Amino acid sequence: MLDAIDAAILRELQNDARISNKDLAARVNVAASTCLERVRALQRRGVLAGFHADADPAALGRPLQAYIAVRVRPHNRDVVEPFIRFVLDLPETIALSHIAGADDFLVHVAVRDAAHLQRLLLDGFTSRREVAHLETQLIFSHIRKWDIGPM
Amino acid sequence: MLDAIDAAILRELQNDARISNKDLAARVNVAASTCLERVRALQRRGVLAGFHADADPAALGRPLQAYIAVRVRPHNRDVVEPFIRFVLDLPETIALSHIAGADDFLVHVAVRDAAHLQRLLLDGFTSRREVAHLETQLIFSHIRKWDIGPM
DNA sequence: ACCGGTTCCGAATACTCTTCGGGGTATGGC
DNA sequence: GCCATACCCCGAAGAGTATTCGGAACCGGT
Repeated sequence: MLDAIDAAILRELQNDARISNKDLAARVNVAASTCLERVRALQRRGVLAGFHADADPAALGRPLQAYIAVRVRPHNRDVVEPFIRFVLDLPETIALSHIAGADDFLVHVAVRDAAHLQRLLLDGFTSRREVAHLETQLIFSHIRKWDIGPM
Repeated sequence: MLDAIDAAILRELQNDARISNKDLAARVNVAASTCLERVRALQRRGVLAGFHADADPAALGRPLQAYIAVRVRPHNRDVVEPFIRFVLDLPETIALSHIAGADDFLVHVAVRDAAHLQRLLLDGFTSRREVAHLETQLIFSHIRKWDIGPM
């Protein structure tokens, strides 16, 4: 399903999405035209879902990150879907997970400082009727692995 | 610190890191040469930390994701640093957060299936002496916002 | 108005992307 | 063995893009 060349292409593009096709081809040892077609095939197949610049939240004035675990009651579609939309529309939100367990959602946010986080929690979350419980954990450091490979 | 053009460049590149410089320039209404220089300045300043292809874990045979909350005892440098290296070397790991609270780390993993997750937990984590407590939460869905802006 | 510093632009060259025809190579039928 | 099919790969070349650089425009201070 994914041969050695595809895996190498994936690795290189996860490492640097702006590498030129020519350089990419040289790195994985195929002709540029072949490489281009393989990249497009990976996109068509959905293996390559997109290419994104990685901006540093700290450099954008948001040096503090946190996870907010949220319990939403009642936990049904009519309540959950607007809540998801609300969270994704918050500029503070970086990522949102819908999870199984005591908590229902884990929201990853980046904020200016502790006061900003407090305002977000009080005005943004606890003021909503469906939010039954909140638990916030500060993030000291967050490391994302860019090169995830096939298993 | 970040004018409207920089913000627009950031937005476009977070949306599609492989856009050509010419198209990017057209979108943000500056000359191509200006645009190129601004992108490089953003990289120099560390605002643009990198460009990464986004691979779909499910398409790579890892449709199941989970958070693993870990308590590491004793929580000191000599124990924590090897643990971090261990987690980052796991092919299953997508991201690792060092957090404040009852738990010390939150590990985001993508695995093949429940059996794979179980093996990872038992053989990878609980077999390590410093791992004092584990709590695993399955992820139903994970949405990452690509366009984080300045505040 | 003048200066210094900065930012922006456009033209030109060097380089890259992309298409497409053609040629290998593996597979399976006979 | 021999052919047909399908697949993948390659190189050449025109179209398109990146990058550099000199000069123009702007801005704030005096």
